[in-house]
Amino acid sequence: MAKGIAKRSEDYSRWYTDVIAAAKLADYSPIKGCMVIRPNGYALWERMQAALDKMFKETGHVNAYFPLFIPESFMKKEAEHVEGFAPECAVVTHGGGKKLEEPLIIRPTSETIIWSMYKKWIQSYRDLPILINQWANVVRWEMRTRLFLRTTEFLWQEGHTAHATAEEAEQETLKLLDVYTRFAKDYMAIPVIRGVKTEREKFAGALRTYCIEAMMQDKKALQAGTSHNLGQNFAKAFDVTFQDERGNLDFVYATSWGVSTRLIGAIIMSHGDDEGVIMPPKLAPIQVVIVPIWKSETEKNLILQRVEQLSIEWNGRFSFHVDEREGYRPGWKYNEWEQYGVPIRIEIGPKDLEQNHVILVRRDTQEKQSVEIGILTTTLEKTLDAIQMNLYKRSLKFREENSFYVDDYSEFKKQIEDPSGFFWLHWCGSPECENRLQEETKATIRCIPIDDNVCKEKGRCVICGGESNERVIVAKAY
RNA sequence: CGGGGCGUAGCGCAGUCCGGUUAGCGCGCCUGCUUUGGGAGCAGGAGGUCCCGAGUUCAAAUCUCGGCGCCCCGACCA
Repeated sequence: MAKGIAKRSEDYSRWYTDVIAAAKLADYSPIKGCMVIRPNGYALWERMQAALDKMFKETGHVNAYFPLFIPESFMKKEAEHVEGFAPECAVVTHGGGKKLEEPLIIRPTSETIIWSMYKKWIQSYRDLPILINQWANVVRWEMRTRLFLRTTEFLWQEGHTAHATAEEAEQETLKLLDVYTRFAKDYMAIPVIRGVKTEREKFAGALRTYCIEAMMQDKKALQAGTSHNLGQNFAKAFDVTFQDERGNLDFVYATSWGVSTRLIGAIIMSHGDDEGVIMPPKLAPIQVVIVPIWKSETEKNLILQRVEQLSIEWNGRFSFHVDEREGYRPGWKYNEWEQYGVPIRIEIGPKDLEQNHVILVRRDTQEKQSVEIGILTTTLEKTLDAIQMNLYKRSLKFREENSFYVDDYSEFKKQIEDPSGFFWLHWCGSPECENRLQEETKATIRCIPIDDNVCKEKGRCVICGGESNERVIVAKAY
């Protein structure tokens, strides 16, 4: 049925790129490693931005914009930070036809330029907290790229906050992790596991990195968002101090947090099927598409008129599109909208008008049902909710079916290859064991789960047999 | 950066080994007619620096040399 889309079971990565092409979400650009986000993809991103932006504002944040260019010397001020990012930085050496005195780095992230400004803005505890977010593009020179998941340039939001106390910074870090968790669940319909990154996997320059991890349909893990407690690292690097109520001078505490267009990849790989992408209703640019069916001009007018009447009460309740195009047959349209992932399709033709009903087709289950026109609007609303819920439940079930507790290393080595999935393992906490794990299995410790996901219990490190107090999640990752 | 594959119409490809008509096919596109409830049919038509450069030759998409680009798989990463 789906022309030009590889089957997930046969070639998952091919399926992924096929689906993006079929849905017209993105295209390869003439620049290596960079993609063009096409209108269908950008419309989705705009919906995501709108929802996230609202959540940021509700938690007290404001938007601002900082420059694309960062003086090279700024990047070098925080030791771990520069080490982490240097290999993937793009550097501008010339401008205005002349060699620059100091090379400019195209931001891979904005901590340094922002903290250079915070230094100017912060003197007293009265200036704190600063809760700024920015929507921007960043560049990280990647060796291997994949549409949405890893491209040289990508779009994201990065929050950068400044606080008077360590506790407040930690609270902020967790608060945003919570925002991301809710966004993943309520909007993207993706269940995530919340956790802390290991020393090795944390953000370069952070004290501690929290993350949300999601399982894709190929059972690999995708980091879907990160929130960093930066402690006083950047304040020290940029000498940002403030006076507290008692006149004592201290360095400012910082956080940063971000999600990117990578989340579009997460949506594709969490919900898509062999026919194409499936947009979660809460984020779908078009939630309902109407395909009118006619044979004659008279019929066409009649049907479109009826659709017009029906849709009056839809305005403001959900987004819809009437596909009136001539020259395409209904079947062709069905397929196109399926590939675009529109959650609900309504078919309405002469037979339906006679019987005063329409055909409603769910994208997630492919289920067809006949709906009386009198209850159509409420049915549509209910069905959109049901699809949103079903996508989430389906993903959660999939993750649970592919998560395993394993206590034997050789058993793990076997199972990570087949069936693969998320493995809850005991780990002693040593970097040596962590490195060995990756070298020998290509899998990594995705996170040490926290709160509702936590699994505190005594055990023995699967690698060295050392003591362990909790299980960590190990998986192959994107 | 290592391994593999590829570059010919908008897309996907054949032709290249073994040089030789006007470079072809499928999809898409344009026009017209018939169609329209799961990717329509017929007829006509438009569209090419055969990745670039140099060389060999009477003659190069095809052979030789050099370059460039892209995709896939690994090491690094949101």
